[in-house]
Amino acid sequence: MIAHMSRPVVHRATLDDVARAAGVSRSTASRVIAGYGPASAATRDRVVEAAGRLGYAPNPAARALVTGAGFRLVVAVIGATPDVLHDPYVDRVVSAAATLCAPHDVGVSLRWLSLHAPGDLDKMADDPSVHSVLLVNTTQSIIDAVPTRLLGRVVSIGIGSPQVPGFDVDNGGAAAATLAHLYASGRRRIAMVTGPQWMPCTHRPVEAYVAAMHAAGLPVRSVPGDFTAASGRAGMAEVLHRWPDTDAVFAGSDAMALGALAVLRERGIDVPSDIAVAGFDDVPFAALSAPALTTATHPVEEIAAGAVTALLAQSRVPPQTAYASELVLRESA
Amino acid sequence: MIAHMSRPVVHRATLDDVARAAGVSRSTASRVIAGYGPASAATRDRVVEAAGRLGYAPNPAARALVTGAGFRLVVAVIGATPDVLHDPYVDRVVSAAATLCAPHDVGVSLRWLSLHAPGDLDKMADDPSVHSVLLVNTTQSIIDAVPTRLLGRVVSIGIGSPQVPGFDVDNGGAAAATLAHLYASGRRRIAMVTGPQWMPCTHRPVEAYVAAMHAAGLPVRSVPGDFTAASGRAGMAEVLHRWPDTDAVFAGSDAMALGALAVLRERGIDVPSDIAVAGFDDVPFAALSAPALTTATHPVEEIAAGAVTALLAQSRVPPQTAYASELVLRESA
DNA sequence: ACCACCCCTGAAAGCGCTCTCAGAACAAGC
DNA sequence: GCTTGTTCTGAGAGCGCTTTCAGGGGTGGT
Repeated sequence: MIAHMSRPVVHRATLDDVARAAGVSRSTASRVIAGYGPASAATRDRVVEAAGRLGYAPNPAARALVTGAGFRLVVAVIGATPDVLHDPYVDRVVSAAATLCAPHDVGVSLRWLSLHAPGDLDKMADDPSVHSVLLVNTTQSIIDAVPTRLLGRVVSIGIGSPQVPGFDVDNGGAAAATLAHLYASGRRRIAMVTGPQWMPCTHRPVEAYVAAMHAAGLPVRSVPGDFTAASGRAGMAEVLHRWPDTDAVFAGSDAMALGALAVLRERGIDVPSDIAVAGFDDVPFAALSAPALTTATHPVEEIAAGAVTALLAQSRVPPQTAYASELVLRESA
Repeated sequence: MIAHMSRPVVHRATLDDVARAAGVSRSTASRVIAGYGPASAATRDRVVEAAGRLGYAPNPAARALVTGAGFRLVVAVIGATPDVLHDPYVDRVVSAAATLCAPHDVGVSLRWLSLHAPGDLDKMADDPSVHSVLLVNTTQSIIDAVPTRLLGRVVSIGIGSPQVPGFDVDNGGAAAATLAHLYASGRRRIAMVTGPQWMPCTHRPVEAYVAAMHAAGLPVRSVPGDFTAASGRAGMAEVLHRWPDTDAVFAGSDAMALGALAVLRERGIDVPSDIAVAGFDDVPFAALSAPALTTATHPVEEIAAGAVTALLAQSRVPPQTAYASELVLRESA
């Protein structure tokens, strides 16, 4: 409960104080501070000077009340269960958003959005405290169900649409580069442990993989995972079982790659001489595994910054922005 | 800029609507909704019913404006440089806070607090948009410099004080348990790679280490680190150089332990037969390293939940709350 | 000198809510 | 019946800001 919170009274300069100090009316002061209507240069200067001298800062609550604008950016993470909120990837997005929003007096909220509850988006759209919404891991059907009154203040980290701009790493390019490296280093029986089907970010890498295999006349050996280390273990085991002669594995995430590495280690299969392993994300620990993981970077903070900036500025941006990924060559491939 | 944001007009039930529907005055409606003054049972029921029927929810901006309460919880991370904000640990705290605050219409902001700029705390104290402050990694001098008008709405993750409640993992206990395990498994030349001196959370584990060594009549072999993997590598190298006969290393963080593991691997020193390694935090990848890391858990989300709950409820809590850590035995020790 | 016109400015009306204060309604006591 | 006391309720005054609207004071044209 926010209300009934005692707070010591420190007199904070109000717009009236500024107006009085500058010898103008409140309306005029407001006009120059918020910068909309006309004002003569002299008046403007006087007001700005007075505001500076008094250390004036607008009261966000009052402003929000009258403009009807909100003061919270909600990060809505789509997933099957609320567990998605514990993902380190989500943590990074939230932290980046919270850092960028702070100077604007905008706070960040984190919410889980069920795949089957698009009504939650309506609630957010109607909530006067919500400034804008940042969709994470959204699907096509959810993006299509975004209420009209939310358009213009919602973006997506992942896929986008003409209405809802998307910001994402160049998934396809990263996968292609990784695969090219694997091929160039002589691998010819390359398997892939993919992300979950329902996640759109899984599609591009898989397409890139299939395309690369077809182009080189190699067989497709694909096994589904869910980005977790456990699924990486399971995926690796399945690959080994179905195609024992595999000589390289491309995992859709570093966590899965690390899980694969563990299985390989347990079975005494040498990496990279027997099987090469490549991941995706370049998490901090990728450099510390044994052997150190070859992987493509995922500039999460940059992507989040792009998305948040678009939201804060309410600027028009292209339907999809791709951020370059860089292949980091280490020992595993 | 929050202002000037066009927003489609959807009529949202206001307190006046509820009052009218219930056939009472706005004051009465407010009284029962916010739950302060007296009200007859019948009136109360009518208002509650009307509010429910109309789907009424108070406008946080209006409420904040009149009560003077803020709607942002700011997570202030203390550190030498703004880089501390990129720490995965901080990410987890922020995410947990953002999740817990969301239902209360409170947003989270993340800010860096320089060790030498206590004035920033004054700014927060005077900012009408800040509801409360969550200090992370704070030092004694900063905690002592917290402005009086902020007391009651500031807590710390880490050390606390009678005025500023602290929430932290039982650092000392975790260290003692780890050391006891090392000793019980026959290790007698145990070194420690500590956290940075200026961070209070470094003290307890070091004290526990020194105490354990003294109690067992063993020599103290301590080397400073800064919680990063790089410092773990450097620390391990130094330990090996100064005390070649070391048979166990206790690192103040998993990242450092993983760095140590890498050095040991490079030098062909077997873990755990030659040297045992134990970490602290139980990060996700601790289970995936080779060998899998023995480490003590650090319930960050729980701790953050305790701190945020105290802040949101404005409740009186003990000066210091310790959260139990559990030793997870894996292969490295 | 007069009018039209434009640029600036200030008065005032709220935004939705909380909370004080005075009055209404009723019960009890004499 | 009248006073005293006790609940409960409603009128109203803002919180600090934006924004409409009407008017004031110049300038230029005739």
